[in-house]
Amino acid sequence: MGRPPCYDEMGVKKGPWTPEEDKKLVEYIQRHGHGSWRNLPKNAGLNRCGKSCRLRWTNYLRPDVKRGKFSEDEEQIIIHLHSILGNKWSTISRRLPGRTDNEIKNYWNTHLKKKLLLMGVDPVTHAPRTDLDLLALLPVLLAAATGLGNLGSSRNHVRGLQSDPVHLVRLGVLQTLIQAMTSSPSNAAMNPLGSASLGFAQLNQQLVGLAPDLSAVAANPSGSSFQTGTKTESCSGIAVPVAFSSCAVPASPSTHPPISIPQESAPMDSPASIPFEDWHGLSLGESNADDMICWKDIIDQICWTGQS
DNA sequence: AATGTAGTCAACCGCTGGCGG
DNA sequence: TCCGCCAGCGGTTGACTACAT
Repeated sequence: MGRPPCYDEMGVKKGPWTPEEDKKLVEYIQRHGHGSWRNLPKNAGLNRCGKSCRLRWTNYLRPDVKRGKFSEDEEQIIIHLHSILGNKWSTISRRLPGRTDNEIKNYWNTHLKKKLLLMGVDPVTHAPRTDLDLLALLPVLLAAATGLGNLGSSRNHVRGLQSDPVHLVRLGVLQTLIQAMTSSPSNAAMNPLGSASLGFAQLNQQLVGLAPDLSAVAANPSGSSFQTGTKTESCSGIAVPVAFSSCAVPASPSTHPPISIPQESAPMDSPASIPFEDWHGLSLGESNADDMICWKDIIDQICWTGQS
């Protein structure tokens, strides 16, 4: 079964663990504790290096390791903590009992990263994406919206969206994107839409009309009313996910705010924490029909009013 | 049914920082 | 202060699996 065991130059076994090896390791640790990992393999009769034993125990054999799918709550905690801590997987894992740093790291790389990308959030900076990847996402969004056919948009419906924080945030993202496309010379140069950016400038104007609160932010990205570093933003009294409210100036990967790590002891509902219920509604990838209708309505509305 | 491709995740590798001599 | 040892951490790899063609 499976691949054959491989050995390093010292004759120490590498690769997947067998049930026999697992049994030896578990029995030894239950009886003696792990003590020095370096000496453990010899004492336990394992032909492995101590590092490998430690990894196997902490990531797989430890009795308190919780296995199986991550819950919504866990996802939200991971996203939130990652927005504060960056790739400090072990620190994040301490806030999630039963989850290992390795498991969280894998889950982030395989699931959550993509999820955030689809939400228009840079998974590194947790800021709205204004790069070309996001530009590539726009046609997907538009296509998804148009794919639903004519659903009879109404101005009232669109106006109603203005009172919905989730949609306001979405408008903000779209607006930020469009501003990036129309205002930045470098982006304009790279803009695959070419002269269409003129039309996007108009689109932006329409968005300003649809989401006046956000337009104020967009006009002042460095944001006196939006404290970009402190994550205590609100949008007309509405709690806004920090990634969006920090508007338009994504930090570089190395610019995660320096964390004084007693953050660990910071309560989850501290000012830095985000009401993550709001995030669910932001996912473009999992949008339900209603979401699509709203977006189509918005886009229809923009197109119609833009033409008139 | 066979093959190709993408996704998942256990395990490894190399680096870093803490600690003791 | 320097040096070596060690545990822990984060990035990466690659075997395995599921799904698509």
